[in-house]
Amino acid sequence: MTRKNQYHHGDLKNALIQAGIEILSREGVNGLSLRKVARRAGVSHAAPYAHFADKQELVAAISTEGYKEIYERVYGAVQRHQGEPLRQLVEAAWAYVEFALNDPDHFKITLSGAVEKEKDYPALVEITQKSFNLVVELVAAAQRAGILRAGPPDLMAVSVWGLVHGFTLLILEDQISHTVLDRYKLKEMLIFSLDQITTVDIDPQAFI
Amino acid sequence: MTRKNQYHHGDLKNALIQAGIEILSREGVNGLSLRKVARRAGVSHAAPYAHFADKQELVAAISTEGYKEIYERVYGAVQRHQGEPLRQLVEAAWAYVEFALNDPDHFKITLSGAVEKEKDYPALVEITQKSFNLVVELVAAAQRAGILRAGPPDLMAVSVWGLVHGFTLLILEDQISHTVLDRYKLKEMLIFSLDQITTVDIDPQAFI
DNA sequence: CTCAAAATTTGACACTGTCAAGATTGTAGC
DNA sequence: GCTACAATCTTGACAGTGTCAAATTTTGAG
Repeated sequence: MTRKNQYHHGDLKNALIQAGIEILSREGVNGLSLRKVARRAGVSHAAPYAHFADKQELVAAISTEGYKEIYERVYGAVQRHQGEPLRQLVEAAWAYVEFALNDPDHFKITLSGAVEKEKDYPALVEITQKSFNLVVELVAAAQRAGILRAGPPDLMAVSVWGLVHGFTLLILEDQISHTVLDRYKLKEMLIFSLDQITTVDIDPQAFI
Repeated sequence: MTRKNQYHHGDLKNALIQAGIEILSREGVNGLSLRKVARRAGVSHAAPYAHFADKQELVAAISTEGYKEIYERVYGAVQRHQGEPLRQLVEAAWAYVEFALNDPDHFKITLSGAVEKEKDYPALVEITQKSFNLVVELVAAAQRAGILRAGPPDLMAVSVWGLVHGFTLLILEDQISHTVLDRYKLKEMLIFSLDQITTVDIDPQAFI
């Protein structure tokens, strides 16, 4: 049986990642410590060092997991609305925002580059590029449909992703004046933002 | 003489904030510790507690300082191009990006909501709102000039700020594929993004 | 000059990331 | 089966951290 490593714990590496994600959503970024992760996984405080060189590497793994979930959510939205480029754009963006709202600290640690640039974590780099390519495809389809203006799709992808990412962060970090927030629903606001960048007028009612 | 507090150190509170900002740009977010800040200011490890209730409060003060500098840079750009709404928009956005590039970790700690939402820090809240209002004015002026579409200026401000903020973070966090980065200058890319949201076509050459 | 308040130091505590040394376990080769 | 070896995990230690209580020093008001 070529099962996964079944030494003492079974599959400690993933258990640690999972424990980290749980602590993250329960206690926030400041509550995340290697020792607490180990405790929650039921191993001694130095056990993680058999699987991660240091804390950064655990964080990188947690980030990778976060990226994967974002990718799946966004990809799901794209698949669900095949042939409707506008709807694809709106729902993909909304999926992104929804993940951030569901698990703010996991989202933050994933996208806020807590990972040092010096070392590179191959799995993280891979899913990062895969995600960017997804956006590029999404954007290219929208361009073909005349919903976004012409231009280099990768540059356009930066614009669209930037818009959505910035919107998400401003909401998450409570940077938006509450007099604004009280008057609009989040998805309405997101659509309003997307509306600025598209060539067609979006009817918010069609998406809420 | 109603000079500032001239007890032992003189003006320790600001010295600590300054020391924190320096450590931040030298050693990054992970290198920032209360004790190191105290050491750099030449006081004992618990001295900061006379001026800050806890580390969060120091971070909040550093964030406030960061926000002030961003405000001044952006406000300066707005003043420098009075009567040229498009130029105002572009240069204000570029000022934002430039601060982030100059002092990435100060920018991150300022905008990445390291501050807990529970407690509120009045000075931070004030400069946050002041900054948002500046964007609203900037956007309203652009709308009057027909450069941005009509619509609630505060909503439009969220869109514009979101676009610029997202762009900045994606650059900062190295989230943009390098094959894209190599082909374009940053200001070019920023203008391309802004171009998507404006009603008029922007000539990048006019700004570089 | 006195004295209380403000500012700072000293010492302690629990917690953290990390490493070295040892103990335990599974696996491969015989 | 046995033996070696590598992977996995524990134990113990170290310096550094945030925070607090107590003692100390300094300041300015009366």
